[in-house]
Amino acid sequence: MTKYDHKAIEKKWQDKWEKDEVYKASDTSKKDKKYVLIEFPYPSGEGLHMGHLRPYTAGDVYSRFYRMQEHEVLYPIGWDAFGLPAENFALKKGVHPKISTVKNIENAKKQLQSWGMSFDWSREINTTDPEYYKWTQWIFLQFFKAGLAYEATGLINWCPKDKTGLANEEVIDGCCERCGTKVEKKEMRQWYLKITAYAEKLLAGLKDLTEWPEAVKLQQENWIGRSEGAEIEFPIANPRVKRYVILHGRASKPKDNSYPWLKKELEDRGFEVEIPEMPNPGEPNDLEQTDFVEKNCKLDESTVVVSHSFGGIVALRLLERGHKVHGVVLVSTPTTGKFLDKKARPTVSEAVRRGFDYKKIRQNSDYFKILVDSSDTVVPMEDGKVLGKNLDSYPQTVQALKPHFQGKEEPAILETLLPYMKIFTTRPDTIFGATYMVIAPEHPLVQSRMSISENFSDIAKYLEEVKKKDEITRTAVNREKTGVELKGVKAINPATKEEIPVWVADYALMGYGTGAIMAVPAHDERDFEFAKKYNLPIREVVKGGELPFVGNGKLVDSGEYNGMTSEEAIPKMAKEFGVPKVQYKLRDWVFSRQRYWGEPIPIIHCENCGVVAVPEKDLPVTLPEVERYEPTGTGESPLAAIKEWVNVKCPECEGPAKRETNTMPQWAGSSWYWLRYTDPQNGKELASKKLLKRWTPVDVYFGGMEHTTLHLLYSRFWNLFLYDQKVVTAQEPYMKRVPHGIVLAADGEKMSKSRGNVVNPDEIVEKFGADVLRMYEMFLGPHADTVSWNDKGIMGVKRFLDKTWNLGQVLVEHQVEESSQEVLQVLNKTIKKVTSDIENYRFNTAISALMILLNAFERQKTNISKLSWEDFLKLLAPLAPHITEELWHGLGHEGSIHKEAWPKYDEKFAQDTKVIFVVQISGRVRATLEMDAGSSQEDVKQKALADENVKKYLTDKEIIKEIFVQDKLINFVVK
RNA sequence: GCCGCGGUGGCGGAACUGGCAUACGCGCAUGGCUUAGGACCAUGUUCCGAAAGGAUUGAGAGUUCGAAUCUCUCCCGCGGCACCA
Repeated sequence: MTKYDHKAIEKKWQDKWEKDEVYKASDTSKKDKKYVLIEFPYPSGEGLHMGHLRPYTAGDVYSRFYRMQEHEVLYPIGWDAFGLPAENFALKKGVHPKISTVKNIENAKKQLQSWGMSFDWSREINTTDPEYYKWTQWIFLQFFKAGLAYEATGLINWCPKDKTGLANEEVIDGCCERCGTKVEKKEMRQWYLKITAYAEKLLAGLKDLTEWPEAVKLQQENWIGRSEGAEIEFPIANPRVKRYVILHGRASKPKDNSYPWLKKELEDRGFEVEIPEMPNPGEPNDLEQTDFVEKNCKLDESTVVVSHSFGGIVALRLLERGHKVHGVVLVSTPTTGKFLDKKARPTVSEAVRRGFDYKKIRQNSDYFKILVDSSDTVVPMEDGKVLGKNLDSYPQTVQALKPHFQGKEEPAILETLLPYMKIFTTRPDTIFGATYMVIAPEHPLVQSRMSISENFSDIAKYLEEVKKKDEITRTAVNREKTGVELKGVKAINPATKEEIPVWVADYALMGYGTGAIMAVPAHDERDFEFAKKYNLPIREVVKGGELPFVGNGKLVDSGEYNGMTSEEAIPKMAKEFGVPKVQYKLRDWVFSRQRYWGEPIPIIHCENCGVVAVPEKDLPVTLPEVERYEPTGTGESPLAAIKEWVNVKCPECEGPAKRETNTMPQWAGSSWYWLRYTDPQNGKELASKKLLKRWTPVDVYFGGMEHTTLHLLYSRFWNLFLYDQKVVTAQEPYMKRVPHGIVLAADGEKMSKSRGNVVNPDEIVEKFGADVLRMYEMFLGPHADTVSWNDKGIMGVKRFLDKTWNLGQVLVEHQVEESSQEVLQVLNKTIKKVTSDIENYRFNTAISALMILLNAFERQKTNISKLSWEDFLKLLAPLAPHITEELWHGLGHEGSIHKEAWPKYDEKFAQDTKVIFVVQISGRVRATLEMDAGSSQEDVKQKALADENVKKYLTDKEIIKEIFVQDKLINFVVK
């Protein structure tokens, strides 16, 4: 008997399969399609490991099974090859990432083939191929055009080791997801993808994904973090202000623009309002108008002067002349005499030319507020900056409803005049219990209110302290809360009309909601803790339990709402005091990286035109060759150093411009790759509609839990967007998600080089062969469970395949025409079980069923027909493709076993003819009976009562009840 | 703290909608074959007990003729989120 030579046989068939293109997916066949996907690997220098093998084998078994079930199966593979390791390797060894990537891919491909994976290699893709990332960039441009890719400066997560910014999703426990380094906060200009615009769709889509595991859906749901509540404005009181004087601009009158609206809003709140009608508005003279205001208006320390455009010059002149006021609000004030519309306004320019005595002006008002419109068409933003510098104030940039603040209503102005804190709460029913306010240290209001608070230095000190803390210590749960009161600043509770104190405390987070909260210490644990520490009033407004009671109950001390339940009151009070609002925890996706080895972001910055998209015809923007890959660490990508690449002509005005030098994150290429597999060579579109329709959505996606709120969320986002853009045909990308457990080392620890417990799959293949490795990997435990590798355990599978081989040698020669009844019965049951097990990803039990079948075969060696043996080989083929192919050919077949039809079972044999009956007496097993299947209750009862042991237990007892389960059991309940 | 998943022999794990708990495999034991073997074959292997018999699915209660499976309370382990208002 020949021994099974796994090395020679496995190699032989791998070569043959490749040559014959056995696993190529046809775009045109009439069979039902099945798109099976695995997460394509990153080709690292270390090669592929056990973590890859598990899902890939599962996908492979599943694919092979469906090919035999008459499906056209697409099981593709590619390389997610951008990313830091290749770049870090380049840094260390000086090898260009392109070169090391090619080498690593070659090696990984060899590994995959040695594992007998049935991928369709003709569709192999590589995210670093310009023909591929051309489309990654193209998709980015679609986001940009839709306003969903934007640039902003903000505090982002920064990994000091990888020297790059990170997305929220890439920060695990305050550490970098890649390297584990503590993440810092850094203020940077970054590209963002507006994933928050899709929060609702991402959430709603989950409901349709009925074949996704609940755990995966829940995790995404929690990550998106939807909560319903209300946004409520708390006015900030300033008792020193009694009156407003509004100075209109050039070519304007008190009834123009938003003045009437403003006047009414202010008067409604009990303020005195004056809007003098200025002389000669068409050709305004600042000195003449200043004289006019001096004569006609009352200006004192309870007055706030509000000015629009030219009126600002008049306002400044008034202070220059020594008028003391409480505050000055300057809206779109011209200070340079230059205008965006290039029109000449000689009287304005002349007024500006006279200059201002800013020192004097500064002394005559407690504060200056400078409002700048980002969409202004007249006064350049530059003018606001000049003003800010001279008045020691930060210009506040907002977008006016109509350019140059010319709308009939301009809420931004009102907001400046009547500062208020906007808060978000899920419990508007507790508003009567809001006894103080908390704002985050980064809140803009802190900056603007600090100057008028009485304890400026305390606050400044606190802000310094907060700045020093890193994110982890700041958000640690059990940390004692700290804060400082903004003394002299009071908010007004819109429900009770009481003035309540305002605190700056870092338990309010700028990143969520509005960065400010109403604190209800009686009904919020955090507020309770804070109130206790700082002796703030605690007022119970919902009855229900011990304070802080946070649940639902009956309202008390809440005016007309007394007696209502929280549930009833929440929607009503949300509407009365604010507006209902939905909040998400999801943040926009920080999409730029300050590294070399990634897709260049296809954007050009022009001095005149601003941010301009690279025209689609110029794609791809290829990565240039560089000498040095070092990240600069300053927040600039290494690309910035390549002048010839960076400096370009603006595609719009042809003026001098610069390329965006940040690259895309690792997740970009994988956010759409499954689409490309359907049409990998297409040069005109990312994939044709026809082929997308043929193959997508993916039917089954095998992958890890660790990608749930990363790749899986990102790629759903991209797909939903591309669906809205009518680029793809399926709304959701993956119909079914099958997660797998981690493979731990024998010691129950994670496999790692430093622990020295790594099991290298290639060594196992060398020693036992791919079939043994694949089967053992599947046999370790349920596919979704974490399992531990066991060196000894693998021998069980090896013995099974050895026995299969040996029996195969015997069965080539002596066979019977018809298998015995026992063989047929076990075989048919096994077909049934293996079929449903593979359909349901229960590979471990499928294997044990095959073991049982083989054991039966060994007992019945001489009673096995050729057909029965062939059925066994077919059942085993998806799991052990090589040995079964060899045995199949040994039986004289020409074609591949993997193209054979899956065995069908005969229900007649799959069912037992004899069944074992359990005889219970009051629920305890007292005997077992062998009966014909389908025996009647009466027959079973007769036989049971005849049993000696049963008789023994029935003596002196009365049967009061009889329970009969067909083919299973009979139970006598006795007294 | 919140959310989710799980706890079955010495070990990995079976048990479909409540119906013989411990399939299959590892390990172990005994015997055989063998110069030898992480080889092969046979038998046994949840625990207590010589046996009859009894106990047993993290602990405790409940529903039921009958519970690993359903309900409640608690304990332990794993994963996710984490001052999210």
